[in-house]
Amino acid sequence: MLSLKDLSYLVALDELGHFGKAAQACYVSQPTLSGQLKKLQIQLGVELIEKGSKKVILTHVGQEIAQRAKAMVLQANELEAFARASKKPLTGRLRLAIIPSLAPYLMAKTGACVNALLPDLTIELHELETHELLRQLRSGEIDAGILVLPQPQAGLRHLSLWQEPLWLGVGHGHPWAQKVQVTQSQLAGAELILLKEGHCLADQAQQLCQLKSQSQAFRGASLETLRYMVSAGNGATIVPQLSMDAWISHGEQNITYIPIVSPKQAREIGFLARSGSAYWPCVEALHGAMAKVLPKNAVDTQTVPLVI
Amino acid sequence: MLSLKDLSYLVALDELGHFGKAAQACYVSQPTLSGQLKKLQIQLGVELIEKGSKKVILTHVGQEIAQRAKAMVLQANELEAFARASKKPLTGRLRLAIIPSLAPYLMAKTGACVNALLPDLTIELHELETHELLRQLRSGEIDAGILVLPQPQAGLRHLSLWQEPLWLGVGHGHPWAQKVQVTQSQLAGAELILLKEGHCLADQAQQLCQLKSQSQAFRGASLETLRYMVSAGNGATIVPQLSMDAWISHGEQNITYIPIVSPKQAREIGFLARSGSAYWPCVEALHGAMAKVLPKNAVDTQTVPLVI
DNA sequence: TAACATTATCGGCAATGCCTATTAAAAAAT
DNA sequence: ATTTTTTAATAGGCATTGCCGATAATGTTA
Repeated sequence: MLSLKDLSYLVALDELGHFGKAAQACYVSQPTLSGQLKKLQIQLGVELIEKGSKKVILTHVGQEIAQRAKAMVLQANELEAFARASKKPLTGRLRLAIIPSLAPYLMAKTGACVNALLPDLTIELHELETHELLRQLRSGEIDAGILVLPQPQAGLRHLSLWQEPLWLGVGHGHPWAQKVQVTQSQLAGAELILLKEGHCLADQAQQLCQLKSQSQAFRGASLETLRYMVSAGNGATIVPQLSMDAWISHGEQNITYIPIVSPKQAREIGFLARSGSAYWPCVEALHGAMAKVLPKNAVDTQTVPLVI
Repeated sequence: MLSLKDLSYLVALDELGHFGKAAQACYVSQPTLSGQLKKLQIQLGVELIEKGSKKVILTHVGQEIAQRAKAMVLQANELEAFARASKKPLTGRLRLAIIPSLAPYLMAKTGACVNALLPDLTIELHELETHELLRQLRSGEIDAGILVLPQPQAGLRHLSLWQEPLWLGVGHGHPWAQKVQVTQSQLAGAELILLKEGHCLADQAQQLCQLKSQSQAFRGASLETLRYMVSAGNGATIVPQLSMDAWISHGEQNITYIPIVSPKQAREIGFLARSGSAYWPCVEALHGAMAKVLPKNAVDTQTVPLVI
């Protein structure tokens, strides 16, 4: 019968492309790894490693098998994690990623409550943009993510947390500074300072204003950058509510926040984890803890469908 | 690291509920199985087997783990099958299930062609109703199925084969025996002889005629039964085209076939297999071979959406 | 309690996985 | 072209593991 260990050797070799390094990554000697892979090839009756070529490359079949093997190794790890977790629920180390436009503000707001309710859960926090977050989630590098929920996808499970309203933040010198509200149609073509491409908030804002990416001259690396730019002059940007709250409570005086109406704008924040993740109970507990602290806004908010 | 072998022991014990039988199924001695399971429990640090109870029952955690283990063992088998298949494509033993209202007629029509085009593929044919077919497909007892395609589902891959037209078959004594066509609205509430519940054709026919299951007095076990009942008197039933063709060419004289129009009625026949199945190339080849022989009917056929 | 069925334990054997040391081969550098 | 260096394959030996049969312990049933 196949051995998971051998399969993991193949996965390592596929990823590192080097017998020695693969062996090191698997904590075995190079001859061991070589030998076991040879055994695996005989078991399967197939050439897995391209021979004759200069570099270590898997054959076509080998790559397909490595891919399947990777999935199996991941499942094995999750099975072990599940067993561990079942001994002491809501403990352990949760590798959690949050998108940058949310991370600092969300943690500031909910961190204390989470720690109080889940004292035995260590959260290893990562800040990742949506695309990389999804990749790492699927490959098992992280256990869960908090992000603007994308379309449901096979193998991933989600849990909606909050419809976060979006505001228009303008500097005091901006022509709209006195406005009480703006409609979506008024926003069309407006000149906004946005985050760099890759941030889902930038995508959503662009979509909202029907802008092409080309038309944007200034791109901030973080919401805090946008804050300084808007605060300093006559710029405008789209601000999610949590960051707005944070700025206000930190004494930001130079930005006016204008509600966007017709329709109200919001983004759907939620959790995402692998379907089989052992940490799902933790995710649910986190969800409960965070929901306690987040404002419960009116339900009539309409989200702009966001395709990622 | 976990061993697939040990996991398979757990799966066997879960399914057979008996150490001796499980050991036998795994081709090892009972002490071996006992010992390895004990080792597994220590590895995972969890009680897997309910102790103190009379019967062998897995703990709650044990069942969850057995379920995950089963999925992994299945994947291991498919990985091996894939390796085997990659050596000699389009060979081996394909365990194929076909729904009863299709099986005999489809095989009669396409069997020869399939054997000619895929001489090295042994097809192990099963006749299963939709529900059981799906279960066996998911659990790995069969590799592929030909059926009326249900909604797409995670983990399964499909390949549409044919829109099979549905006809109304009536006995010569039936009031409609002289009709040239019937519309769907005329069928509403009509008294039909149908297959037993569980057959998807019966479901579709019921839906088509807006009947409740209660209202049906006679239920045939197979299409051939329906044939005799209709042929003998003044009954009527819904007949898929392939069986109609077969009956005609076998000299059935006492049934009139009336087209159903507004809209035309058909059912979507197709292949279904696990997403990761090593036999997918075989399925594609089968599809090609069968499509050659099946009539290419007009594309304007509208299928009745069928939820299973 | 006796008879039976089922699971756990023991001792020993064979196979496996692993290591270090070494050799062979391929790349890179001179 | 030759040497040096890097990298993979092979060889020999040790420790562990998985396996078996025999047997003991346990639980079930009559």
